[in-house]
Amino acid sequence: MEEELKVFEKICHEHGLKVTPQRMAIYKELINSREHPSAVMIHECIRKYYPNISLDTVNRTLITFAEIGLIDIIEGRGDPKRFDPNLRLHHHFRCIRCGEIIDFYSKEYDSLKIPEELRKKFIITGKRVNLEGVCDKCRSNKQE
Amino acid sequence: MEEELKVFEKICHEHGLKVTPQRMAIYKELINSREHPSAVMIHECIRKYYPNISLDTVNRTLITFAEIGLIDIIEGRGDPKRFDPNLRLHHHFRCIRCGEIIDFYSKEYDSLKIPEELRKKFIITGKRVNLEGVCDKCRSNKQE
DNA sequence: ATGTTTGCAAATAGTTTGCATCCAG
DNA sequence: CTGGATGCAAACTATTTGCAAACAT
Repeated sequence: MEEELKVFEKICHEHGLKVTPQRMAIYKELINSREHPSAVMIHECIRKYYPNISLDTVNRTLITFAEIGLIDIIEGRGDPKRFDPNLRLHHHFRCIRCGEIIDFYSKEYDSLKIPEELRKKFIITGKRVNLEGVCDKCRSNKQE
Repeated sequence: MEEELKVFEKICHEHGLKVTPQRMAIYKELINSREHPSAVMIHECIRKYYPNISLDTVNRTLITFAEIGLIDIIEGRGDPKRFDPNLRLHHHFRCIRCGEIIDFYSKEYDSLKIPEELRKKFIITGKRVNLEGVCDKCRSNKQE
């Protein structure tokens, strides 16, 4: 924990970010939580001992952390729902620039086994490999 | 296309859903689009030839379709963003009932190769296997 | 000192809900 | 006919933005 906070400060400095109490609190909350919390969840926890912190700050800080690669944004990135009528087992590549989602098929991916510990504990109804990166279009008309 | 619409009508009947022009239009739009559209995108397309259709109907219809398994909801399911401070390569299981996301590790999954066609075309920066289903807690206190 | 960060308030976007009307079966 | 489906309006939730005040460096 002490260790992780040192690393945290170092990374902030490397990116020219000030180490504020709010940022510390948010980062601590994140690494102490096993729940992949949302901004609202984090805000509510921190509020208990730091009643003045605003939700905006939590939101902005999380985005900043994600931009410098300190954390990941996962699952339902706040974007609108998107729908897929293709019920065949398939996989997705998502472009982090333009948001396009491209289907692909792979026998190797399809045949992945569900790990024993999970199969015993959960009912598994879906399986998909998600790749992300930059698509060919965004790669050519790169802005900077 | 004709074929798919027959299947569509059949599935609607099986689930006691009426086959309305709106539902037909929405389903057609979905299967003709390669873009994994959002509700707003679908609404805007249909509007061009069916100006009276409301966005609510599109939203409700898509949810209904997903409930009967006719389509999938993917990527950013409209839920709030969630954050993950764990930067080690790992994978997720997500409970479709309670929304909990559980990390797991798997050497087999980690070592998946990126398919040749994708590697040549895109820059791949992330890879993750997403499983979904029902977690142990939700399995025991099942509501119905 | 000074430029970044914060908190507040207001704006925006996506989604959901209540209700009266409409229409597929 | 009749119950489910639709359209409208309003509510709600998540997120973003502008700006003045506060604070880390």
